[in-house]
Amino acid sequence: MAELDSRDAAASQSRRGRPPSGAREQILATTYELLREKGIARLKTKEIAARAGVSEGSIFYHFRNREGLLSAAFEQAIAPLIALTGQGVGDQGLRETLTDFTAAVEQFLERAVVVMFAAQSDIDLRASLAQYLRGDVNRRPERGVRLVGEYLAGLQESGAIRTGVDVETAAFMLVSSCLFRVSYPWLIGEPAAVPARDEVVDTLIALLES
Amino acid sequence: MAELDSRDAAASQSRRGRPPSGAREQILATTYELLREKGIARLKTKEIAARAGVSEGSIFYHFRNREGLLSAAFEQAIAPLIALTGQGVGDQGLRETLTDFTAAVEQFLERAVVVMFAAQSDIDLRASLAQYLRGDVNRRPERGVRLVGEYLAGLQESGAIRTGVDVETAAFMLVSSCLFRVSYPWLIGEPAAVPARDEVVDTLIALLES
DNA sequence: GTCTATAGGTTGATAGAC
DNA sequence: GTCTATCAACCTATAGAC
Repeated sequence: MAELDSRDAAASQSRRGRPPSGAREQILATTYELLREKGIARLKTKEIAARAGVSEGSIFYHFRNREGLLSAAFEQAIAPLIALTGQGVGDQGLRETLTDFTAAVEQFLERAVVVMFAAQSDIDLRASLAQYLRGDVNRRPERGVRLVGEYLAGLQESGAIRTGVDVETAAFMLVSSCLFRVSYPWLIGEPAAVPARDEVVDTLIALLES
Repeated sequence: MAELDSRDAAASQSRRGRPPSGAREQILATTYELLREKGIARLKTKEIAARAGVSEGSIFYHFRNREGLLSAAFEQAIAPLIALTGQGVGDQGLRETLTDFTAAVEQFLERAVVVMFAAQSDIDLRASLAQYLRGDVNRRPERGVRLVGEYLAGLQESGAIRTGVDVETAAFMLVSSCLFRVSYPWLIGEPAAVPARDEVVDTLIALLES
């Protein structure tokens, strides 16, 4: 499980305010970890506290209640999305650009689907996550699609991609394939038996060029 | 909400065995309904009983426990998948065939994502659903992909589709787009702001023919 | 901020009559 | 098969000391 800790950085950055003891971060990291392992229905504050090495009361001190804890954990897992969509896609040639982008999308989804799925278990969490995602353009799912679509549109203008192809739709299929591939193991409990990233990129390039 | 009831049919088909009173079916239908509305975390046997118009004890008589009830409800929502994959895809011309197929996939997913998501809330339910899906080839997600892939491969052999295109991957992108489109409203709480089915089909055809 | 101890409120599940 | 009544377990959340 990747480390979420920004403790060290935060501690050296600012000397004002309470020095973080790390309990809050530890609780969040453990929450995500257990969420992934057992699912939200088995996520008990008691166990979070035990594994995080804090008291149960500490959880409620930091997050008020269970829902507050979950929302915080959700946000922390979704936040990296901004880094992906905030800046446009680079350009290192069509194939490498698409490959890198899809890899980044999948890396994000690898963490995100855990909370996306978990949020569906409760109408309030569902609404809460939905509102959070709607709140920033860079958090909307279509954002990534548009980014790639615009990149492709640029190539289309410059003649590198043939005209007449709906580049936005092509981008949509690309991102869609990432979601399918990442979701697959959660549903089936086995590695995804679907075409790899490269195959999708290659096939899409065959569509765009040719 | 679509009716799941097969009461009448079952009653007239067989005169042997206990005549179904409909309680079991009613409980299942209500379970799915509440699952969709409020999420699995808010799904209480008490409320199911109330809305289904039966006693709480009746639920445990029919399904042993909560998990049994959920598994049964899951299966009922996933079962229609067989109808989709059991028979191959027809052939009414490329465009119409793909359009019809994607429509059918989405119609299925419209119901299925509810239980697919819900199952992720608990490691046992997750494993249980995964096992169920793995149990029959026609329930595996790659099955639909293969079906379309084979259909396209046939057209490729007959020359209707240009060679050199990875038809399996094309099929994968098609199905992927359905998952994305259907999942979108659950995540964002708004209608999907992504390319429509027809646009995907058209774009894909541009790839395959040309 | 963090801990311990505890209470309050739910909820799944059972027993037994009909 | 269905109901009513009841329970035992569990889990979130709070109070108060340190």
